[in-house]
Formats: sequence, structure tokens, C-alpha cells
Amino acid sequence: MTLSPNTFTGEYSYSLDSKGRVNIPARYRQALSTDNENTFIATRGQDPCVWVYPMIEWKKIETELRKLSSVSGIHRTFIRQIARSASPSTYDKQGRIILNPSLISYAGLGKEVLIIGVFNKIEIWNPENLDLADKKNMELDPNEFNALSEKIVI
Amino acid sequence: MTLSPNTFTGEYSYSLDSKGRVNIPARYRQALSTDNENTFIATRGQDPCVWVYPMIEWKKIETELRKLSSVSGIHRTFIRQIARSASPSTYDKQGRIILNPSLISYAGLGKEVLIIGVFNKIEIWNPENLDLADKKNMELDPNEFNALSEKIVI
DNA sequence: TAAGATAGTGGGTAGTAGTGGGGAATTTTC
DNA sequence: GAAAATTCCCCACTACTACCCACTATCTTA
Repeated sequence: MTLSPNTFTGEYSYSLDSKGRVNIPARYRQALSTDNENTFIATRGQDPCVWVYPMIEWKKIETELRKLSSVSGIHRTFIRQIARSASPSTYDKQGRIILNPSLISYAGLGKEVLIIGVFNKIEIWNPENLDLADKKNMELDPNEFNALSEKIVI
Repeated sequence: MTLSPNTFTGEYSYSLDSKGRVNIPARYRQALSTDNENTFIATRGQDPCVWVYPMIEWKKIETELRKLSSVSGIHRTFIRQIARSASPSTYDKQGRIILNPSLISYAGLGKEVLIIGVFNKIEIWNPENLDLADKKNMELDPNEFNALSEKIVI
């Protein structure tokens, strides 16, 4: 049973092999609509992790970025930062995508990785980094966190 | 797997040989639609790098530039800068294009170059220059960068 | 509970991609 | 018109990647 198409939730512990391959959880693959052609785009997260978008979700971001004019230097830098780390990957017969070395080192991934579904995208973490990042974000902004809980009813 | 035709993302480290040849990453060549006839146009980037456009993308830019009035000196200079250094290059059997010496020196390219796909064009960088340019742009306008990330990347 | 199906992991291999260099063809110079 | 220089095309070597297969563990179903 899956929720809406291209929506991911839940947490999985998988392994990254010596060739840079990670399995996409079967649940997530089943949630992927066919127009994605079994393809994801992996890119740098804003936290130290890898963000994985279904292809059609990524294209929405791309469309937004294309609207930005290249006249200003900061726009060019912004677009470049996002584009340079983005690489499409179609999963193989076993359901794995390939992460390129630069993404692996950015997220500090080792053999054991944590895969988390965050609605429209998937995050891939080194389990240790996740704890650190969460703690850090909480400490930085405890009020913000409380404000959010009041705003959003779960 | 490639995204839409004539769309490039990702980052590659390749070498510029003694004859001024650089490889176009296989991924990018595969993304090139056939009406480009294996041809790119290389020109000066607005940052200190080489911009490489698929032929048909370049033609669009050319028509845009034609529309710009040549009344103002700034316009004339802008158009001249882009036009004078633009040169077409069809890639050889091994997938390489040739960069002319003036472009190489403009971008300060050495043996090792960084190739970045920025959606509608490809950028060729000296890795050191890229860091500098990004830092410079960030310092000029740090707030705008954050504003953009909040608006666009979800 | 047993058997079949599905999911995750690991490794081998053929084909492709990247790099360097040689030689033919063309252009330039004296 | 010949020699030199430059450009362009082709070939060969190496390394890597994408694909395929096999094994094990887990889940499902009868």
C-alpha cells in the first residue's frame, strides 16, 4: 500500500556498496509514477545529506531556475551550485541508483546509510551526521521549532 | 538516462590537451538533439569561464541579441563581446571540441578543467577560478542567495 | 509450516568512454 | 612552387561503467 504517487515517508537502513550504488526502498519505487521512467535526480541537500527527487519533481525545480535571468552574478552562482551537483540516475534491475563520488563525500556517506522519505523527496544520510544536524538545528532555533508546532496540527 | 533534450546538469573533471581539445561528457552528447548536428558554439562567459551552447540554443540567443537596439554604447559593447569570441565547433569521433587559444587564455584554462552543466549551456572552468568567482558573487549579495533557496528549492 | 515470491547485496564482464599520439590534407609563408 | 606549419581525422590503449547473473534473507501465501 502506498500513499499518493511520488510521495515518500518512512525510514530505512540500507548499504552503499563499493561501486556507489544504493537501493531505493521497494516501497518508494512502487510509489513512483510511470512518467518518471524509473529515474531519480540526486543532488546536494541543504543539510549534509543527499537529496533524491523523482524526475518529474526535479523538472519543476528546473523550470523555476530557468526563469531566473543570468544577468546577475548571484543568480548565475545560485543556478550553478544547484545544477553542478545534480545527476540523473535510472535504477537498475535490482532497484539501485548510483551516487557519484562527489555526492558521497559531500554527505560523508559510509557503508551504512539511512534513507528517509520526506514527502516529495528522499534523503540519504550518514546516520551519525543526521543526529548531529538535528541537534544543531534545534539548538540554533528552538523558538522557531515551537512556533512551527503551534502552526501545524498533527 | 538523460533529462530533456539539450539540458545539462552535473560536474565532470576532464583534461584539455596540448591541441586545445576538451571532451564533451558522453551524457551531454547523448542529451544533444540531432538538429544540432553534433555542433556547439563556444564563447566567453560572463564569469571567467567558457560557455558552450548547443548550436540551436545559440541561434535563439543570436536572435535575441539582434533585437537589442544598438543605440546605446553598452549594448554595442555587450553584443560585440559575445559575438566576437563565439566560434562553432563540431565534436570529433572521440567526442571532443576544440577551444581556440583566445578562449583558453580568457578562462585561464590549464590541463585540468571542470565541466559543469547549467541547464541550457555548459561551462568550462579552471577549478581554481570557479571557487574564487563563486566566493566573490556570494560576498556581493549573500541575502539574495538565501532568499532564492527558500523560494525555489523545496 | 513449507514453498514460492520478493527484496537486498555482491561481484564478473562486455562494451563504452576518455586520453594521447600519428599521419594525411590543407593552408601559409618564403 | 616548395617547405613549413597548422588543422583535421583516424587509430590504439586504458580505465571505467552499465548491465547481467547469482546468492541470501525476508516476506507472503497456501
